Amino acid sequence: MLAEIKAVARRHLATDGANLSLRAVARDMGMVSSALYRYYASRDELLTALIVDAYNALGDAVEGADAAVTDRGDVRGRWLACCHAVRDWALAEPAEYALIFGSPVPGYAAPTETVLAARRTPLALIRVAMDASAAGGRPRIGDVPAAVAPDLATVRDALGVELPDDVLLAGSYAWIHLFGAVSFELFGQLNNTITARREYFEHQMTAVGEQFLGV
Amino acid sequence: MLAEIKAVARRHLATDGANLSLRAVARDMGMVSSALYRYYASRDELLTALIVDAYNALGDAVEGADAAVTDRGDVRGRWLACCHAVRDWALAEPAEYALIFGSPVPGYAAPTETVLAARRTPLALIRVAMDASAAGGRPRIGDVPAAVAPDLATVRDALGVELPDDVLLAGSYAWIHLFGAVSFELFGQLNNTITARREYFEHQMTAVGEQFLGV
DNA sequence: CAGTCGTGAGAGCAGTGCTCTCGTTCTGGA
DNA sequence: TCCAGAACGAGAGCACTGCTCTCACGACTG
Repeated sequence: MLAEIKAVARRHLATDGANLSLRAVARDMGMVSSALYRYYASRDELLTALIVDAYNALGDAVEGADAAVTDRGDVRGRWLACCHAVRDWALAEPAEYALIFGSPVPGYAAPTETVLAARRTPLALIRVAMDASAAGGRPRIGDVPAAVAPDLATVRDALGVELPDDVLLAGSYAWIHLFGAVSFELFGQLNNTITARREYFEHQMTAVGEQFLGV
Repeated sequence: MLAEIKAVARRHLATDGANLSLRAVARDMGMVSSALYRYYASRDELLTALIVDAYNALGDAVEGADAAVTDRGDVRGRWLACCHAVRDWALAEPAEYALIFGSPVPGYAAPTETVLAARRTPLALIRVAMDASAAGGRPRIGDVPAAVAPDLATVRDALGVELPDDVLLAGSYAWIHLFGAVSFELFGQLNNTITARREYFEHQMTAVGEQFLGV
């Protein structure tokens, strides 16, 4: 039942965007809106469930794309595969992408249950960065600022990974650029300018991989 | 009158986020909601006015920050000044930033009147990239993909600037990374990880400037 | 057979964007 | 000075929203 509600809600999300209407979902299920409150205490709770699902779907896509690269030593290929996985998923499910990476809904605070799912994608990228580093690739960033070093230690602990400061820092930069590139395209900032979007994206992420991952 | 409505709307935007209520704005002005329709035909029209203002405010901030650098040959300093101008403005007016760079409102198509104002900030950055290129800085990106070259020609014509393909392309990458970094921070993706945000941002944009602008 | 529990329907509240009508007020020209 | 027309704001109303509350129905259990 929970799954059916989510499925219908996802369909509405895809067509109507972020302003999801509980009543419309209920109508589609041949029910009355109040009946939905048996299953989700509020609209926010439904949105949270959709957000967790979205994070996991993206995580699945990225992890799967990375794992599908048979030559594990081809770090550049793995990085690009992850990038395309993010972009392809975002293009396929733009509303769900906007839900997790778009402007936050005012008054909505992400519950802690989302953070675990949210970490999967950056974690997958960090693993690629680690392998790149282990293979001798060095990120081309300057010295790690002293003020940032403690933050990096916190992140390293939270992620439970073991890697140098500069690799971690540069990996976060790569993740940010990837997120920026996909958002830029998806949110319409590329309209009327770039048409060869896949080539544009791939070339861009290649350059990013070279600098921030050293691949 | 139009200005007063916008001012009140901006105040509401800052507190309540993107879901701007015409009725609340009217209430604040001691009027009834229908009276607002004398001045703006719809909520979307008001939002469009706010969006244009936001683009121009950001453009003012960035152009001003660039112009404030007295040593015009200090291209790296100008680049960082522009970056900080974008971030500072975004942190000061998060709702307006989200309005123009966040997930697009479903069913809202940006009118053509917005594109002119929207171009000011990337144009200011491109000017910095041009000066960097003229001073001998070369972006570290690979060969420009053939499929993207025609798009770059279009952009060059639209912007009315004269600069090599790789400089223009790398400049767009720098702009995207800047947008991504600011959005990432503003949309809460940095929460519970990075606390030294200004240092993190400056180091990051320094690395981006080195690679994509050659400064 | 009685009682409990899950389920859905319905009414209702406060809020939204938007349209329409109606009375008032201000202003420009004869 | 007068008056038509424009500008303006109020109010009612429509269809919609999230959410709460009460009530009735059916199934399962002791």
